[in-house]
Amino acid sequence: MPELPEVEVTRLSFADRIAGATVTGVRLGKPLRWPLGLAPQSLVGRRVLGVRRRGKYLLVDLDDGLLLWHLGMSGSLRFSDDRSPPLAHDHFDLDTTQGLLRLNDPRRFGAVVYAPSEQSPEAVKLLGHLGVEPLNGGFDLDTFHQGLRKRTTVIKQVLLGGELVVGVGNIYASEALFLAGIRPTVRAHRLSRPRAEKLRLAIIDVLSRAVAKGGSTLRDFSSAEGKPGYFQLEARVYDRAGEPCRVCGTSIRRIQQGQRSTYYCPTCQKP
DNA sequence: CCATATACCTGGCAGC
DNA sequence: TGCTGCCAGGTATATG
Repeated sequence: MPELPEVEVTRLSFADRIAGATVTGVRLGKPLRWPLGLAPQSLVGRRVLGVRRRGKYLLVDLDDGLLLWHLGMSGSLRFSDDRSPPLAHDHFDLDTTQGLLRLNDPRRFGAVVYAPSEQSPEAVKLLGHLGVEPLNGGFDLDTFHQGLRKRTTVIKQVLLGGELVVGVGNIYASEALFLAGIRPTVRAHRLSRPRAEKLRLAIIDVLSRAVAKGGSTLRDFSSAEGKPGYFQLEARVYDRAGEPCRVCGTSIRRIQQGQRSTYYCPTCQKP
């Protein structure tokens, strides 16, 4: 589910409502990817200052430390006054004076990790290597192109890696490369500056539009208010293998890269 | 250091 | 129906 747009849509759907709340209880379900890192009950009484996003992580700032939330492949959050008993895949509850923040994650690749501060080893281990945010105005061509020139890996893998720019996952990597007219198999260091610029703009464009559409709901994503996204209806290539390209009519192709599916139009996207 | 493979886990779906 | 195999939005870690 969750690439940058889905994580940002999630954040926007509950950040204002939880800000200022006091933690009243914590419940853990089955183990997630990583342990919380402190005794759950020690969070009780702390105040929630706000919610930020870094790449695909949500940072819930507390008056003492912060919680890093990652949605993995199948996670979604809900924030509401509904305190019904947890369902089978509800694996983390943060109860507060202003609502219950509940993580549902069938595959359990997600995590909630406590860190004393953003500079602490716990936080740096997860966030330290991340590249620039694409939607903050700090995603500049010079740095991006310089980074591409240092990598011989295929461009699709560089985008997924998140060390140059964060937030682009499997859906939006295929979509951005289509918009930029670049084959996913091109080696990063071979991209000219003009093509790097087309790609930079395509990434910003596709991620922004996806946030505006509420993200992509392929099977079960929804915001913390329970609303689905609609960007999947605008996908140009993702999950469209064998269907005609919306621009030129050529059959969309699916290939494997790094054990993941990649989709592209062999006519619109040049080697 | 670099590039690629593996591991984690559950559920949905196509095909038989 | 029920079984099997494949596929799925991520990423730290192991391996070559």
